[in-house]
Order: sequence, then C-alpha cells, then structure tokens
Amino acid sequence: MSIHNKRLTIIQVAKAAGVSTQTVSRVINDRPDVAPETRKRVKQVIDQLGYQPSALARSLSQRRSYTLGVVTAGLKYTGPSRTLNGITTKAEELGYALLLKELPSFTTNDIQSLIQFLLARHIDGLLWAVPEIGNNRKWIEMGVDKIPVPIVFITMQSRPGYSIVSVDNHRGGILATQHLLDLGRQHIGHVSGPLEWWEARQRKQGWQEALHAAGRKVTETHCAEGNWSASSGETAFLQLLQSYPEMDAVFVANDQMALAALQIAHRRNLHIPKDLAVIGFDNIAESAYFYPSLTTINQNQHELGCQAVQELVSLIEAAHSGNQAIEPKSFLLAPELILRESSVVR
Amino acid sequence: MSIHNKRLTIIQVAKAAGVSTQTVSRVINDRPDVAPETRKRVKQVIDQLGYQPSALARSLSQRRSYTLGVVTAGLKYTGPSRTLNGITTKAEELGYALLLKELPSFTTNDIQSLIQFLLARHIDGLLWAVPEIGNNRKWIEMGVDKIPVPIVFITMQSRPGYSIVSVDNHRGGILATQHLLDLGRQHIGHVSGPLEWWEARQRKQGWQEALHAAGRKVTETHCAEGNWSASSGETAFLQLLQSYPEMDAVFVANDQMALAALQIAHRRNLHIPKDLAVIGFDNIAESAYFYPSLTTINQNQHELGCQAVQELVSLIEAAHSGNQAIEPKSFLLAPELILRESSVVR
DNA sequence: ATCGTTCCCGATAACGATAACAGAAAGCCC
DNA sequence: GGGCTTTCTGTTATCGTTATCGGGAACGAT
Repeated sequence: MSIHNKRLTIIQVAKAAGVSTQTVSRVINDRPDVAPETRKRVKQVIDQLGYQPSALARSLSQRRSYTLGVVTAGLKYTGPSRTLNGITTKAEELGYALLLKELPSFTTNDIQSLIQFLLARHIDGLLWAVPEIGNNRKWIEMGVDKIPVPIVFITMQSRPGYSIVSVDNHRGGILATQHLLDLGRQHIGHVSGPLEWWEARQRKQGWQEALHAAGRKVTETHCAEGNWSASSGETAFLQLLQSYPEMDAVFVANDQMALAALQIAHRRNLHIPKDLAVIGFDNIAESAYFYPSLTTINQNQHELGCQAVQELVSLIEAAHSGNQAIEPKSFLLAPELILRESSVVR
Repeated sequence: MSIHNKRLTIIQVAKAAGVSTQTVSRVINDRPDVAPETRKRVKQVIDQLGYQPSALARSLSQRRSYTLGVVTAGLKYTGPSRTLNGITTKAEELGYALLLKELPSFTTNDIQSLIQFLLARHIDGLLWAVPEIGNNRKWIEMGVDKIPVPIVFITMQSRPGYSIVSVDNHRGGILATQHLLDLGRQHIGHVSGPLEWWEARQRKQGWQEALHAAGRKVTETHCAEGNWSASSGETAFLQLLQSYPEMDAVFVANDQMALAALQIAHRRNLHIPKDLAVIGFDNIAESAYFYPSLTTINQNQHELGCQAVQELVSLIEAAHSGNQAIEPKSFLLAPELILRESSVVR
C-alpha cells in the first residue's frame, strides 16, 4: 500500500538480464534486431520480476499516448451513456485508453480550458460526444484549427471538413410519420424535443416533410414543444390535445415524453391505439413494457460510439503513418421502426 | 492540424523570458522565491506564447498524475451511469482527471491486466465502481496489497480494511416492506434481483426481516427471482402470482421489473393499488410517469459516485502529505421512500 | 585482403517537466 | 567590517522510456 514503493524500471530489468536498456526496450516492443536467445532471456527476467513498462514515460518519449480525450454531457440520461458504452468497447478493442470529461451542462461554452486540460495530457485525438444545441458549436469556428489532434464529433449538423457521426434523425422522423400515415391516420400531431437541439429539429422536420409529401397540411397548432423530460411531455401533450382536438395519432420525439402521453391517455380514458396511435423515439429498454407497449424508432447509440472511435483512430493512425492525412468523413446511422401495441390495433 | 506541430515547452518560455526553466516552473506552480517583477514578466511571456505545461511530463517528474482510474461495468444501464455522473462531477471539482475502463461484463474476472494497464499510466488511485456479484471480488484476496495506490470500492459487502461506499440496500428493503405493512397489506411478496448480486440479497433480506419483525411467515413461494430486466420481471411476477395467489402487495427489487408487473396487472385487470400494491426500487426518472405512477425507493447514485471520489482523494492526499495513512472507511448511504399511486389507494 | 552486408547491441540524447542543491546578492545585527 | 540570514536564481540530476546513431562481429563476394 505504501506510496514509496519504488517502481520497477527498465534499468533494473536491463541489469538483471545483463543487457542495455535499449535491448530490453526492443524486446518489450517486439522489434527485430535482438538475438533469439537474448530475447528469451530478457523475457524471462521480465516475467520473473513482474516488470510492466510505464505507459507514461513511453508516451513522453514516443510523443504518442494511445489515449483519447472523450467529452460528454448528461451521463445521467440513457442516450449519452449508451454512446459512452460503445466508445469504451471500441477503444478497448483498439487498445486506446480514455480520458473522460463530462460537461456540467449540455450548453457549456467554456471549452478552451477543457481542451487545454486534455491536450496537456497529450491525448492523441478528441471525441466530442456532446449533442449540438443552440450555439454550443460556436467554439469550432474560432480555433479548432489550433487543436493539434484529430477530432470526431458525435451528433451534430454536417459541416464540411469535419468528421461527424450521427443518427439520421431526419430519416427517423419520416419513418415514424410515414408509419402513422400508413395506418391510415388522418390527423398526425407531434410533440417535439426542445428545438434548440439539432436532433429535435431534424425529427420535427422529418414529420413535416412526410406530411407534406402525403399532401397534408401542417400548422403550428399540430405541434408542441417539450424538453425531453416526461414532465415536459405531459405539458406539451395536454397543450396539443387542446390545440389539435381532432388528432388521431401523435409522433412524440422521445420515449420518456411518450410515456407521459400514455399516462394522460389512461387518465382521460383515451384508448390507445384505437383513439390515438402513439409512436416514440429512442427505443429505451423500458418502452417494450409500457402499457400499451410503445411503438418507437430505434437508434443504435452504442454503434454511434463505436463508429466514432473507429473513425478517430483511423485519423490518428493515418496522421502517424506519415501518409497524407485522410479526408474527414461523415456518417449517418439509419434508425429503424419498432412496431408495438401503441400504434397497431389488433 | 498537423501532428508535427512542435509542442511549446518550458525551455522556450524560459528563453523568451530570459530566465532558467526552474524559475518558469516556480512561476507556473505558484511557488514563493520568485521576485514579483520576474514573476510578472514570466507570466506575461506565458500568456503571450499561450504556453501550457505538459501534465504528462509533470506526472513523470513529480511521481504524481492527479489521475484516478475508474473501473465500471454496464454503462448502458442507468445505475452505473448515474454513479459515473457523480464521479465525473466530484473529480472535476477536486481537479483530478479520470481514466475510464468498462468491463465487458459485470463478472469479468480477468482483473490483472486491467489493473496493470491503469498502473502503467501512473494513476494515483483506483475507483472500483463495479457491483459485487458472485465471486467477482475473488481477486481482492489474492493481491490487492500489491497494488501501490489507494482503492475505493463502490457497492460491495463490508470488508474490514477496505474503503467502501454503498447504498444501504438492506435498509431499503426494510423501508419498502414496512411501507406495505403500514398500509395494512397482509400478503407481501417479493420479486428479487439475481441473488448472485449482493444488492439483490440485501434487498431481499430487508424484506424478510421486516416481515419477521411484524410476525409474518415468509416462505420461498412468496418470492421469485428476476435478473433486473423487465422481461425477467414479467416471468418472475407471473410465477409469483401462481405460487402466492393471496398476495395483495409486492416489493419488486427494481423499477424495470416493477414496470413489467404493472403491465401484466393491466392485462389481467388487476387493479393497482386496490388489488395489489406495488413498490419498486431505484426511482428511475420514468417511474413517476408509469401508469399508475410507481411508489419506489430512491437511491442517490450520483451521491454514491461523489462520496467515493471524495474518499479516494482523501486517501491519496493523506498518503502524499506524509502523515500517517488514514484508516479506510466505509459509507452507507440512506435510501428513501418515494410515495406514489401504485401503493396508495386514494 | 578488402569491401560490403547483415545481424546484434550499446551509448547518448531526447521527451518535458520538477527535485535538490548550491550560490550570488542584499539586508541586518552587533 | 564580519558573520548571519533572507531572498532570489541557476545548475545538475532525475522521472522511465524510446529515437538515433554508431560500431563490432560474422559472413560472403570480389
């Protein structure tokens, strides 16, 4: 337990094996130019002493840390943490460590010191896993170019020259609305997320476009805005019931708000899906056990994290291999419709 | 964007300011023994060049990284991620960085290489935020003492000599059951979590003890085991309805499984809470919007993370300040009863 | 015999900071 | 003025590794 346990270093291994530290280093890193016999002997000594090279010293000397900086926000919500789950999985697989920072809020704009903090620790790349909201991307225009490592963004509007991984929320909005149209519903309302959020706008736009494409009129009274929370969903849904009384189907922008809608429907003896079809978004684990079970749009947030790490590491390795830097790419993951009882009349 | 941007070092600052690197170092670290004028000049140069000291180099030379290793598992579930949320918050506050590792499963037992990985990066302390399950603590007995940094465990059985932070699940089980007793219920069943889990056992034991204390008989037919998932809750609850038909109240070991119970009750036209009172555990965000809203036991997992970091940092600082090492402490956080419709007949 | 290669291995200098020590200048006291 | 402390600063060694270079031995080719 003592802090003063001297760390076992390469020097002691070298002495014990009767070679130079350089030779030990070559053995550790599996490099050629070591006689088979010497290699074996050194390996034995390493095993025997239980020597573990210092990744820290190595980072300094190699100018490469095999560490990614991950910036996230709202870990207490399921979305960000499912993404983080994907990130840890892929990083483990590729042999990278993660330095984690969580913003105090989604819209924190004091980014400078945070990035300095990560750069001071010599991260090889930066993963910006915070959704785009309002102008919380302002900092990009003023000075990303000063950041000396590759960056991948998760969940933001496409911008030329940046690597971005997102779920196709717009497509998700269309999928949801089209499903309600296919059911023959005539009056399809929408409870949106906070429209400051890019994702919320995309979903709403999908709803609008699908309706337009079907020749339906869309007015602001067909729509109400929540803030993702169930409680806000309650308020927004009540408002919508008033402003759009003929509504016979509703696309709710996330499952939590949809849950609140279900609760109100129960209290008002509105039968779901007969009187009102409901579709959510996210496919949280609980939604299959709502009553009635919730039709929703699944977004694979785990995969989101995986792909982002994969892309970031590609950028890093390319830059290091000395080949000309590869172009930033954007990825849009396809969401999928999950059919359940809240939309299908049996 | 280029990787080959040479990093700005203390040497360049020293040259520009016309002093030695040592003096610059003293200014950076706010140490005395620098003339006010010199200090000012050096600070100016630092600002002007935008110099940022390398935390990596500093870690090496100070033998201290201000970095904590965090090992977690199951980030896709709300519990672990809410705890992680607390961890990031407190670590930020105390100025420590976090190196994050997620186990591929809760019961991964290949711990050796994981810990080596973290130690190679010179963490100052280790936060083991994985719940105790089966014998996934076996590794402690064989070699924690070889780990040269302080460790704090989150959610495990009390063991003398270790620092542990947990929610008092046993107390929670009692609270829940006592509430049902207070309501005058006669036949109180229990859907437990997987009994491999320490937490599940504690909750169940609380249920048993509260019933015993009230002079009730408890048999194995009054209880069924799930695995925390809603789907397992469905199975377990159905089984319990059969084996304990006179049941008029049920304590379900987490909210997801309770949700499944609510769904089945609806399908069978069992009225909740009139026919059956239901209480969950966890107080997930959605539970207030279940239908009916769910009475549950709140556990403050955010606080769990905060306290664990606080304790770990205390241990680290104590060890570094050279005072005699402080004793490991255990913390039990009190859960609280959240009253909602699923138990209270209006 | 000379020259190149290939195969091993070690010495030295980075990487970017701080620790530990040492020394110069200034002030104070008697 | 001599000795002492205080204040400030620089020099050197160190943290634990790898990059770079260079050199000796062994071998075959000319």
